[in-house]
Amino acid sequence: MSLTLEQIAKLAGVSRSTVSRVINDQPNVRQEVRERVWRVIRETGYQPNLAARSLVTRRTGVIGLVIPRAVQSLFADPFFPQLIQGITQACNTHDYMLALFVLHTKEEEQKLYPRVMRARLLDGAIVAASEIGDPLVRHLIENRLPFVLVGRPDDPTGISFVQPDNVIGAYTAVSHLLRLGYRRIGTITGPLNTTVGLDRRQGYLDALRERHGVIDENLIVEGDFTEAGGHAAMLRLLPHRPEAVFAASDIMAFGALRALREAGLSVPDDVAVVGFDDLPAAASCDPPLTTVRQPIRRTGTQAAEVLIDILNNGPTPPRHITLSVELVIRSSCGVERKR
Amino acid sequence: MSLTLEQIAKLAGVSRSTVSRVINDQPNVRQEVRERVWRVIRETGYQPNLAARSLVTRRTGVIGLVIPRAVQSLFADPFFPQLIQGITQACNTHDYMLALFVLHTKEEEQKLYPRVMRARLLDGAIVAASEIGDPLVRHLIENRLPFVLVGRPDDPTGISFVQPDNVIGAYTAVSHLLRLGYRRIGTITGPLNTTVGLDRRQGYLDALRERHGVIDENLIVEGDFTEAGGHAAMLRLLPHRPEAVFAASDIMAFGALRALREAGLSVPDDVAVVGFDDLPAAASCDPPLTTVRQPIRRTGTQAAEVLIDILNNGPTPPRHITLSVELVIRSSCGVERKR
DNA sequence: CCAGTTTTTGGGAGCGCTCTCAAAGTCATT
DNA sequence: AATGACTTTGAGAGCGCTCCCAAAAACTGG
Repeated sequence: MSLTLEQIAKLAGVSRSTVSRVINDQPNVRQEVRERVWRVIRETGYQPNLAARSLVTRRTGVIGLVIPRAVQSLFADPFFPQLIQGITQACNTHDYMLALFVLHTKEEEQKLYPRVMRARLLDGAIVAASEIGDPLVRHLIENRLPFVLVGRPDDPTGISFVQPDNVIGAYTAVSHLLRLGYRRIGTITGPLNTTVGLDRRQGYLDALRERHGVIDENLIVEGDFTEAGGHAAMLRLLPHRPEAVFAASDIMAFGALRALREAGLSVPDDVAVVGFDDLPAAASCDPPLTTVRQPIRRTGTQAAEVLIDILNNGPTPPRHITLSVELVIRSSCGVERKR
Repeated sequence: MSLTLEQIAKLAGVSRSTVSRVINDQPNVRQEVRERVWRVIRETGYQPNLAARSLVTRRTGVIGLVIPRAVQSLFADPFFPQLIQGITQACNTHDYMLALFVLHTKEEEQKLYPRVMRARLLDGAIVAASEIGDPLVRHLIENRLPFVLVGRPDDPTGISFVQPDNVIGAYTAVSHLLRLGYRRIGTITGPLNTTVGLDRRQGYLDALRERHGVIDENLIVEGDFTEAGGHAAMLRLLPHRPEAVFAASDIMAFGALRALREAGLSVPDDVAVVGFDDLPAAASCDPPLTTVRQPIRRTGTQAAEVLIDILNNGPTPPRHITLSVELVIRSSCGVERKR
């Protein structure tokens, strides 16, 4: 059915070994022979059998993207698609395949971990959105599977990761609000069992401490990175009369906008809103959302490239990459009015 | 480093063959032996090497999800995440792995096709959102790779696919508008080089012909399933004074809503809007969008299950599955006002 | 033109598994 | 106790590739 090395060898009038050398671009093959072999390969459409190859090389050319269960909701916003785009881009460039593991339940998690890690069919993994204390990272280390995290882990010792600059991003957003004259600034945080949630809250606190000095605990409400969560959080914030709100994600900002609209309040006249992510929808919502742009696709590409580099060139000192972010000023922060 | 069958055999005091039989749940092993072997496997955490296995079985346990390049934009809306969720769910249940192929450029397409199909590392494929005349389907057939399409192909002969009922969905949406008394009903279609785009337009035409009889070509504008495309299409529609608009996707409906808002028109008072998909955001936009709900996750699950069934039980007559859709009435169609 | 050196080539082993087939073991029946 | 039928077990081959090593071929310089 499918061609083998041996058959190509026969067709080209050389040995199996020579064909193998040609395919793997190894030296010590006469130019003329090399060309002849390539011609046969091209004409027959031969592709080496990857199972056979990886049986001997102990490498599969497959990397996994693992998305633990807790983030079902996250998966409903365009963050993951963009991340995946970035990752697949890098995979395509470097001839790796991407396997996707979306874990819906705890049982699946239990079942998948051993299978994936010990069956040796992944060369490495990218882990997105794990929570603090997630045992996944420990398992990966125990099984010696190279991996890169998207998002800072709780304890980064010996671990490579790629993340946006969450602290600075939040700091910039809140500083902007302070500069516009708002004082009672609330925040809808991300889940505080994630480092993203923690870091963006930290940026909020930093800005407030530095430029204003007063923290009102009533103005800090925990959200969950969903639209409904943002909506609920805004409702809890409203009684405390915030002049402005920093939402730790655009999706939550959309929920907040809806809550404000339903309460008959105008944005930014009654309450200013700033988000984080700069999703495509941020530009087209009403009013257009001022937000912190993070390079999601590039995060994915970088994570994949760090991993692939480790796979191709052996272990390196762990790399901690923080990508810079940028405040995109639209109208939801009330920039026109206040200036 | 990693354990092999032979080592497990030695530990359990049996032969390689017996361990293999136990692992693959084959008959003709004494109960007592079977248990002893399982205990050793559990204690050692042994997992069979998949490369070695698939070298002899000619199966990898991997299915691919292929997303051709044209749909970059689509990937920015939650359709694909939901589809992927459905697919991974089925994969997890049936012990298959999912490999993701997102093709960004034509070159990647050229490069990937042979590699993926001939290297035999996919048992089968799910193809999403291919255009009419896409050579991918032809390649799949030529390479005898079992596959299932998400969305009806142009010529369904011999091809299995899963799709929502696009024609009926559009028909229902437009009939609803007609029943509410609107007469000048426009539509923003999907790309007309896709069957989805064609079918939803067909439903629009069917409803109009049946209940109204008059088709105004000026009220039919082609969109591209993006927010910006919906916005642009609405701008082209406005001069022809539609009373209502059926957008072939929610994302385009959002663009249309924005165009109307910017034009100072009220929805639904000046123009009613109906979408298609029922994305999460449809419930929370302003005004909440009346739309056709399609079971995206279930589409993914079904597609994966049809494929896996073919892989596990051999070829079957091609299956054509059309999932029913449901009109979700919110306020953007002006239901309260007209009743 | 030959010994010595370097480049090119081919054959064999083996990666870890499944599968076939024959040998060994078990059981019932005469 | 011996025969036949069936169940259980193990040894061997082979899947298609890479890698090692030895053989062959092609170059050197004297």
